[in-house]
Amino acid sequence: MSRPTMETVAERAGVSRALVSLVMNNSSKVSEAKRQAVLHAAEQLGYRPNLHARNLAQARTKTLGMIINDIHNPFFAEVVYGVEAAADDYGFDVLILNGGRDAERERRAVETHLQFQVEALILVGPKLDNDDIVRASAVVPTVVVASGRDNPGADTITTDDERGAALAVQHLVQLGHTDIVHIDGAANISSHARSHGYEKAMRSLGLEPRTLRGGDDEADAEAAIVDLAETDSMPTAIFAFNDLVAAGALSTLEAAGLRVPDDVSVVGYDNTFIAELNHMSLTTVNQPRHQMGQLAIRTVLERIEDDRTEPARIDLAPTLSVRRSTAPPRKA
Amino acid sequence: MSRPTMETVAERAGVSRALVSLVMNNSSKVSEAKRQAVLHAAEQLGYRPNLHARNLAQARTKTLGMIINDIHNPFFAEVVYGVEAAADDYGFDVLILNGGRDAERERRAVETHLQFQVEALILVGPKLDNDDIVRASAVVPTVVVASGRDNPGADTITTDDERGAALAVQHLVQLGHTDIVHIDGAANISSHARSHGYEKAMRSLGLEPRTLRGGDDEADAEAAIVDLAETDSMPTAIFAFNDLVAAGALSTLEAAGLRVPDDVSVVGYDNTFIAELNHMSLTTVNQPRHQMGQLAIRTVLERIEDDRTEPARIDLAPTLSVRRSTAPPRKA
DNA sequence: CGATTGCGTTAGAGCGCTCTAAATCTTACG
DNA sequence: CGTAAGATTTAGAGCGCTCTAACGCAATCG
Repeated sequence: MSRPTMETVAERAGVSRALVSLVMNNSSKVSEAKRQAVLHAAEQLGYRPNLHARNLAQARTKTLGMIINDIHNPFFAEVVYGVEAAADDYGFDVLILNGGRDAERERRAVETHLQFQVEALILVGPKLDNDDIVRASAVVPTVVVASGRDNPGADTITTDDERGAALAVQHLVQLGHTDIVHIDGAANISSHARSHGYEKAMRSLGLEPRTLRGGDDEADAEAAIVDLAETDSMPTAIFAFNDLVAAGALSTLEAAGLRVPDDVSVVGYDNTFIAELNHMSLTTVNQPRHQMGQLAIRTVLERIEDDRTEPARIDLAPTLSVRRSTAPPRKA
Repeated sequence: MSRPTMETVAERAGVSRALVSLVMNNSSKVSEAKRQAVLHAAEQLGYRPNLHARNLAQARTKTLGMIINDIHNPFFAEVVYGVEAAADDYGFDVLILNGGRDAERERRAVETHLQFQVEALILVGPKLDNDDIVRASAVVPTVVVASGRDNPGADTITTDDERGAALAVQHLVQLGHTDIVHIDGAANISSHARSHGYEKAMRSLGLEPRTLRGGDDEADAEAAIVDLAETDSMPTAIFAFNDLVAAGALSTLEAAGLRVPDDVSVVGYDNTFIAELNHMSLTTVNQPRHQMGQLAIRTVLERIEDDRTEPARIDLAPTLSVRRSTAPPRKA
């Protein structure tokens, strides 16, 4: 009852195993008659090549291993689509493993991928530390997507967080705001670059930056906003670390009786699907996620095919998606 | 420069290849001395077993193939976590392939998984048609999660959509509503069960159902709401096909100058992450997604280990998550 | 008409691992 | 001290496939 093998098909079609192999890899040097016979036999038997056997026999696997920080997070989904589209073009399969927001799980996922002999590793927003990444990239070409760190050995695809923050500030200033508070991402990986960008942009426009500690989700915004309300130092605009923090700001502001954008403007970051919701309609900084995914594949495959050795760094430009959560400040 | 093999390790440690194999599978009948020698050699060489070779040599792969309808959709993420948790318990690896909302891509994903000799297939909200599923389940044990259809041959894990709709209706009626409109899911797979449940529940409570054509995302709600507003037949409550449609309803209602829940109550379905956002705070029907994922694994592994042959159907009970989008109707 | 060419086909080794059966080494016991 | 029982270790076949080298055969050529 076990699955048919090439041998079975060969017998059935009255040819040799090698010939079946040629047909399966649609080689040009097979007579039409035999090709048909083989295909027919395979069809009848429900034959399906065994990838493990093939991968063992060949040097390569034509398989890429991708690890996603968190499959919950829709931010990464778009990157995945980009990766898949590009991998498809090159004829590679992409195996996805979920990191589950946990460095230890990611480490195991890397191990699994390596045991599967993937030809490259795509780490999307990894939690791994530098050592892990160095170790992985010593074994197989590795590309890190959307993670700001400096990863020696691995290729890196990022967007310029500093620039993104500057875009947000410039937009608000153009609207007429001068009192702009930033709620940061706390220990989050891109937090530093974004708050640095914010502060730099503010200063270069002659404004005084005010950064409050935030975090990476809705609840983290609350304390900051409540603090602003209680100390009677509510600004006219808030630039949040990401869309979730911005969403938290929205609710907390409304709970405090303030209207967005009439009383306070809010800008998010990431342009996730929630920013797009009509009900939220959040002005936010957008990262070209699809393109980042595509570039990740191109970059890493280039390494395989052209065996480049020095790591590539690609830093893309963010853009601003203006929606209804920002408006000129109320005239004082 | 190629990766070390068992042979390399054996030489280095001064033992046979078979002994290395025993150590790698931590067999108990290896002397401590040799075990250490082997582990040490493996460590030094950076040895990593080749899964393809192992899978070929063994009958089994201890690998499961999962295909997700759409990696964008956070609804499925929770199922994935359930699947992974359970698979972990049983010592199986789970390979994820993204269906990308496209039946053809899913079909190719099935093929890839089968070629990888996965021991079971977990289809989460598949777009595949019945024939595809029958064909797959003839080759390998298959379980379908969260898809209402009757899938001969495959195991099925669903929640009772009819019951879920009834929960929504009962909640609204208890609050005092009698004029409740349903915006359905159009051609969507679970649409029928939900609207049927809605209609049945309404009638059994002596109320007249009113179902409007909707769809599966935000934009689809708009036309329906606009229609209600224009014909001056706005109900006091709306039960939407899913959370996204509900979110669309929220925005359109507000745009029309109606307050939620003061003027109109809104109930969604799926309890996705957007329903939870403070700013939305959507009352919604919840499916035990994590549990569904776990059950999927248990069910399908049971089939492998105990070789059950008749397909299993598991239908779980939905629950209601009450938030702030529902309230008693305004006294007329 | 024998030798040459080239196409289509095949035998057989080998990919890295597991597993069975047999070999070897210890230890214990009469 | 010889030997059986146990504990370790190993040789070698085999998993399903690819790939190189060689083979058979018909067409081609001088």
